Amino acid sequence: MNRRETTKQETRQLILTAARKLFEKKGPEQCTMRDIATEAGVSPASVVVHFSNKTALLEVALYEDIQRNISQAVATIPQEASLHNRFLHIAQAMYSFYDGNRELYRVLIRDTAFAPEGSNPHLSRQLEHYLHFFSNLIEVEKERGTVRPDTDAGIAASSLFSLYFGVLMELLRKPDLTVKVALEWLSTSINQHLNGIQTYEQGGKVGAEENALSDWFEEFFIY
Amino acid sequence: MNRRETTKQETRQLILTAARKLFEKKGPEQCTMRDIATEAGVSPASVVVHFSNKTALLEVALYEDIQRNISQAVATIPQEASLHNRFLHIAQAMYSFYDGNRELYRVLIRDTAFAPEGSNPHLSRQLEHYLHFFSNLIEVEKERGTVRPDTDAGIAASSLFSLYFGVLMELLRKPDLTVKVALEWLSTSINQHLNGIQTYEQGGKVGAEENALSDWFEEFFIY
DNA sequence: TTTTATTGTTAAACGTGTTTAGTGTAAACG
DNA sequence: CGTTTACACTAAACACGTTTAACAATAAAA
Repeated sequence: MNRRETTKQETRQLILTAARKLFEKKGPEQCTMRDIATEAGVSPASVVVHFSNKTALLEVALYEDIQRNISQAVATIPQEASLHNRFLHIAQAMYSFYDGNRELYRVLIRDTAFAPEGSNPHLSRQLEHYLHFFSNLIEVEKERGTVRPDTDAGIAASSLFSLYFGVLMELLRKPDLTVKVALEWLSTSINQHLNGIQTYEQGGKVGAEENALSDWFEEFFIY
Repeated sequence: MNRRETTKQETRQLILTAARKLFEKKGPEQCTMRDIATEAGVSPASVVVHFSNKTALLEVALYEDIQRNISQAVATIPQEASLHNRFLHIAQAMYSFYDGNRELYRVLIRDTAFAPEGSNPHLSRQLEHYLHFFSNLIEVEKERGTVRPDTDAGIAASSLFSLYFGVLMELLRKPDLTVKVALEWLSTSINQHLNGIQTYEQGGKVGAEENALSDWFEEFFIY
């Protein structure tokens, strides 16, 4: 590596270290780019050269910690547990993690989850990776016979994530909501998705509607 | 009403009209407070006096249109249709509505959905109202016997909303995703939630786990 | 009517994310 | 080794949301 390249990576690290410190200490909205630049001993413009904007800096500064947390949670999944408990194991780890600095992760997720496709390469890749992972979990259960074979595992994984994400939003928005209450909420929600809420009386109807919009509904798209 | 009060309401309307026009035309991020102030014929400071910040202005400028759209969708729910199709009817109306200006509503929902509790009074109230409405729909189905009596209708309504919201996020983030594909996705997702994805072999197990974290899981909270 | 208080409005300024137009130095080249 | 090129870095400026301090006009009080 060049001398130029090495010093470049050094200042990059200086900025990242300063950013992590100040983001966590003062919160991402209270801490300015100038603060970070000063703490890192570089010019504000330099921060923008290395990380194209504040949100990108926030993402890069935090995604490794998040990654580490998910990995550890996945590594400690109780293998013999039910699908429900395995999902909740991950959720518990993540909610507790975010609970350590709700304001920080509220801003990160806000600026990240609604950014147009293509920004947030790091977090997007993580999400995609773990959706795959959950999808595989479900596929395995299909083979084991505990999940119905006609289930679209990809959509099931996305759905479970949506339920997780919905409760996470509440957690990050409402200071009074505890992690425990959030998890109880999510637990019920996941159980509903795994077992359904409708009665089985209709018999064959279950699964018939799945994967196809009703005729009545198709009308909307014929124009 | 005072003369002071009337002129105040007049300028408020001037600002709102200007804001609606420019937000829709140039997009909420491209159009500046100064633009809106100029269009309305007032000073930028005046805009902030009437609407405490840009996001609040965006919310007030748009919530009535949204409200109108939901109301109309709810009013045209096919009464005899299944729970699934009734939900999808609403979703279809809302997705199509947002599809008319994705950028606009992407920014609105981003700045609104993740704001701390208390901001966004208008949209929060709407959401709460319709969650109640859906909750009631489910309660009625419980009485009819198509939904299991042990179902927590409030959580079911929230869950269905989370599924709706998850797909909406994708729609607003990804320009290439069509409303039709989004609705097909949501349709499958909702079907999963209504009917479950697990097999029924476990029999009594269904519902046993519901509303209670497993013993294994309780351990986390004993410290 | 005169005086005082209230308040809708604003010009000017501020804070902060980002851009621009260099500047100097390390690498590449002859 | 001297010259040219590439580029990491920066000072200064810009853009825009928001705040401040003051003004002018109306309402309330005397």
